[in-house]
Amino acid sequence: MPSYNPAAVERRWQEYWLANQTFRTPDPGEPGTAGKPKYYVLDMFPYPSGAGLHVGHPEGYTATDILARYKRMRGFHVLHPMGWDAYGLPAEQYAVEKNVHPRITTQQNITTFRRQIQALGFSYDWDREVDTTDPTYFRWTQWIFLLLYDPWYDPETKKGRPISELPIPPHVAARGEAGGRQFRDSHRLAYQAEVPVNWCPALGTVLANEEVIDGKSERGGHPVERRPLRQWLMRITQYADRLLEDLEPLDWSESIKQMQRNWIGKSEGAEVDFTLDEVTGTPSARIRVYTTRPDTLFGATYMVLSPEHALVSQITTPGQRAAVKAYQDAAARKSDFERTELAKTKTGVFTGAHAVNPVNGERIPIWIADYVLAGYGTGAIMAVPAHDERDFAFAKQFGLPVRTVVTPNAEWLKKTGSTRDSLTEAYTDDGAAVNSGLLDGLDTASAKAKIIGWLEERKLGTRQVNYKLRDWLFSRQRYWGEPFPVLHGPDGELVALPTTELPLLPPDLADFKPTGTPEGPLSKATEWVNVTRGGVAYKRETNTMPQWAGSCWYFLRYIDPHNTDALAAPAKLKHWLPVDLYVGGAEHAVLHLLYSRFWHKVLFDRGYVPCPEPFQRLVNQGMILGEYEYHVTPDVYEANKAAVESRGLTAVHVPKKDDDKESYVLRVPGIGPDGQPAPLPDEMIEKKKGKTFLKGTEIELAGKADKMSKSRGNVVNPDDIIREYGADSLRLYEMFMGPLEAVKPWNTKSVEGVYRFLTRAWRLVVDDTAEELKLHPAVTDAAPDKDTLRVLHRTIQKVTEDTDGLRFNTAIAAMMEFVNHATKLEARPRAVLEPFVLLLAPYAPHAAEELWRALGRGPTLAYEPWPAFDPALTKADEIEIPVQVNGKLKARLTVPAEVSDAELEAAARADAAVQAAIAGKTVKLVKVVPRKLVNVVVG
RNA sequence: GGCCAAGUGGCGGAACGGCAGACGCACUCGACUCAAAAUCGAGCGCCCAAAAGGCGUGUGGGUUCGAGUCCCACCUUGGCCA
Repeated sequence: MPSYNPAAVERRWQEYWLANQTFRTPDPGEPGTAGKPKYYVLDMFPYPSGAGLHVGHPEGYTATDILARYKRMRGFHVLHPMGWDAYGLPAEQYAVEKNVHPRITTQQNITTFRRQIQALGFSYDWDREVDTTDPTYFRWTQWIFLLLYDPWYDPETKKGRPISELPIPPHVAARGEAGGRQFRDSHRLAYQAEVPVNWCPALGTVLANEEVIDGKSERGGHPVERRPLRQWLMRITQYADRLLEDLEPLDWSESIKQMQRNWIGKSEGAEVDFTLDEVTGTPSARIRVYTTRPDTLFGATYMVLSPEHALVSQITTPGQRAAVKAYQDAAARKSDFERTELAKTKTGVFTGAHAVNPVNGERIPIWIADYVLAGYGTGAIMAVPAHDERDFAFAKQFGLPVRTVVTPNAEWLKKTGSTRDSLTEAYTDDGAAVNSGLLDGLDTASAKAKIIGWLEERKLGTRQVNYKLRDWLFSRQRYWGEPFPVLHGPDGELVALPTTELPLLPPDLADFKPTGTPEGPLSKATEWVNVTRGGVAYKRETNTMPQWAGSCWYFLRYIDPHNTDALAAPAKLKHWLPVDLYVGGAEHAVLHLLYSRFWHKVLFDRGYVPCPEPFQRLVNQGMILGEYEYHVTPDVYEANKAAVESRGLTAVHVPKKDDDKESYVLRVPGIGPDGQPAPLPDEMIEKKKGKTFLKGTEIELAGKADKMSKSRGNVVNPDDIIREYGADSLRLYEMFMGPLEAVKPWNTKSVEGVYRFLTRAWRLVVDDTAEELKLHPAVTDAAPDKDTLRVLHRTIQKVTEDTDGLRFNTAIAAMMEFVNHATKLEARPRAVLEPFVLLLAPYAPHAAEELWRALGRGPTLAYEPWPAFDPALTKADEIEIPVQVNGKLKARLTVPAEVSDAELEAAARADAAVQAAIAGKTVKLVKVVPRKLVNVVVG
C-alpha cells in the first residue's frame, strides 16, 4: 500500500471492526467493565427515508463518534448505539401511491441507511440496533402506552399513580360501577375525548397542532380544517410544572431551554366569573374567563366568547340568532391559524346578551369572535381594549368603548401620539392603575395581587396558573403506526389488553389508502377489528399511535435491546442512565424532547427508570447549507441567455419558495465530484461598486448559501464524497467546517484541504514509494528534539481540551499544525508519531488504525490509552512580548520565559521604538501583564 | 411584534479583556516536470509604487491602562414564538 488509498484502508478496517466486534459494548458486570465510569453517547436516530443519507446526518453522528472513541481511549465504558425511527407518514404515502407494503420500503430504506452509516466507520454497537416497527420493539411501546393509560396524576404528590389508588368521591361511588369507571377514565393520563382537531382531507388524517404549519400540513402542504373527533390524548399538561422545573439543572443550551419554556408557556393570572345580566333570563349562569391581567378588570368594556363556547346558544337573543349561527358556521371552517394570524381585520357578532363585571357592576355586551379560541383558557375573555392589541383592534372595528386603566408613560404617549384618555393603540406595558377604584395608583404587580385577593374574598375569582401547552393529541388515522392495545366494548367501555397479548400486530392490509373518513385504514380489516371475548363483541381501536411514540423511549431499549421480560433490566437502566450526551438537529428541540421527557417522568413515577430526566447534556448540531452559489433574477436571465450559454454555463431554475424569490442558479457543468455541475469558481466572478457580476458582463449575480433541497439541486450526497475522498475526509471536513452548533455552508473544495492533511499525515509515517505498507525511512527511534516535543505536548493538550469541549474544528487545526511541523523534520521520532496517531484516531479512525499498523503496533488502537501531556513540556524557553504605548503596538521583545515584571518593564523602556514613541512625554503608568504584555501610558 | 443567536479578509472560520485574522479554501509567484497534475517553497486584510506609516472585527456611544470580546442604543441576517 504505497500511497494513501482511503477506499482500501476503510474497507479493511470496517471489516475488521465488524468481524472482531471491536465496538460491542459489554453489559455492566461483564469482564472488562469493572471500575470503568460509564458514558452513554446518543444520536437522534434517523427516519430512514427513501432519499438516503444526506450530509447533515453524518455531522451529528461524527461528533458523537469522536466522543465515543475518545472516551473509550480514556477508559470509559461507552454505550454508543444506532437505530431506526421507522414508522411514519412518508413510507405510508409511498405505499398508497405505489402500492408497495410500507414494511418492504421501510426495510429497504433501513438497509440503505445502515450501509451508508457503516461506510462512515462509526463505532456503533450493531448488536443493539433497534427498529421501532419491529414487533419485539413496539411490543414495549404498547406496553408503555398501557402504563400511561393506567395512571392518574396526583397533584398532592405531583406523581402519576396507579388508577386503583384514585380516590372515588362518594357522590360518584353512588352511581355504581359505570360511574366509577367513567370517573377513573376521565382521570387517566391517556384518555379519549371529542376534540376539535386538524383534519387534513388530502392525507386522510388528523394532525397534531405541531404538524400544521401556517394552516397547512407540515408534510405535503395540504390544507387543514377543524373538525370535532374522538381522539386519544395524553395529559402532558399535568406534568407541565415538572417539565418546566426540571429543565433548570440540565446541561442544555439556554436557547433550547427557552424554547421549551415558551412552548409550555406558563402564565400566572386569575379566573374571574362574570355573571349574566338577568335580563337575558338565565340569572344563574356565569361566564368564566382567564386573564393574565386581572389588574385591568376595570377596563373591561365587553366580553368575547369563542364561537364554539357552550353558552353561546343559551344566551343569544332571538334577534341575533341567525347572525350568530352564520358566524359559527363560518368559523368552524377556518383553522386556528387563519382565525388568529391571518385575520387582518377582526370579525365578530353581538349575541344580544350582556354580562356584569364583578368589580364594578357594569353591564357590558357579550360578543362572539373567532380570535378567541375554544381550546385556550376558558374559551372566553374579558376584553380590555385599552391594554390588549387584539381587543383594541376589535373595539375600533365595532365602535366599542376603550377605557384606560393603566397610565402609559410619557415617552410612549409621545411616540404614539396618544393622550391618557384617548389612545391611538393599546398600551400593553406596566404602569400605575387609574380609573380602577380600589386599585388606583398601584403599580401593575401590586394591583394584580390586590384584585386577586379581593376576588378570592368574595368568591368571584381565583388565582390561576395557565399553560400554553395543550394535552398531546396521540392518535392518527393511519396504517403505518403502532396499534393501540385496547378493546372497545359494546357499551363504550374500554378494556386494556393484558400485557401477555402484546405485541398487538397490525393486520396485514393490501389496501393502505385512507378511507377519507375519520375511520383509519385499520377499519377495513374487519376480521382484525372484531373480537369476541367471553361472548361479548368488542372492537379494536382503529387509530394508530403517532410517530413520536416509538422515539419517546428508544434510548432505553438500546440499554437492553433483546430483553423479552421488560423494556430493559432495571440494573442496566441504573448503570447507563441518564444519557450523558445527546446530539441531534434543532428541529427536535421542542416536541420530541418534551414528549420524551414526559414519558420518562411517567416511567420514573412508576419506578421503571432511575432518574427523572433522560438527557443530561444536549447539543444541537447546526444545519449544513448547500454550497455558496450565484443566482440571477429571471428577467436578467432571459435578457442574457446567450451570454450565459456561450460561457458553457448551465442555469437551473429555482421556483419561488416561502420567502425566497424565483431565480436561476448558474453552474459550470462537469467539474464537481463525480462530474456534477459545480458553483462558479472565483475567477468567473467580478466585483464592481460593491455589486457582483459575471466576469466581463453586466450580468448581476446574487451570491448565497441555501438549505439543501432537491428542487434547488444543491444536495450533496455523502456517497459521492466518500468515493472521491474517503470517509475519514468526510468526517474531518464536517468537523472542520466550524463550530458544531453553527449553521454553515458546504464547500466541496475545502474537503480537498482535509484530504491533503490526511495524505500529509500518511506520508509522515508511511513510505509511499514502497509496494508494501512500510515505515517511512525518516522514522526514527531517536529522541525528539525539544522543539518537537513541545509541539507534540501542546498538540496533545489542545486536542484533549477541544475534544472534551466539542470544539472539533480547532482540535483538527492543532493536528494540522503538528503535521506541518513534523513534515519539516529530517528525522521523525516514533515517540511523537505514535501519540499523534492516537490523537487522530477518534477523528479519522481508518487512517489512524492503518498508521498504527504501519508503526508495527496493533491489532487495533480503539482501546489504547489516550496520550497524556506534560504541562512543563508545553512551555517555551523564550517568549515574545508585545509592548504597547497608549494601547498601540510599538515593539516586540524576545525575553526568557521566566522573565520578571521589573525586567520586562526595563526592557520595554529600553526599546528603541518605544523610546521614540514616548520621547518628550511623561510616562504616567507602565502596566505589566506578567509574561504577557507591557503597556506604557504616556500623557 | 416578542424572545434568542450571530455579524471578523475573496470564502469557511481562529482569538482566558492583552500581538486580530490560527488552521483551511481560493488566488499569485517560484521549484520539480518536455508538459500538466500531484508535491514542495514563498506571498496573501485594506490604503500607499514600496518602505515608513496609517486604517481596520456591522453602526454610534460608553466602561477600561487596554475592547472582536464587557455595557447601552441602533442596523442587518438567521432561528423560535405570536
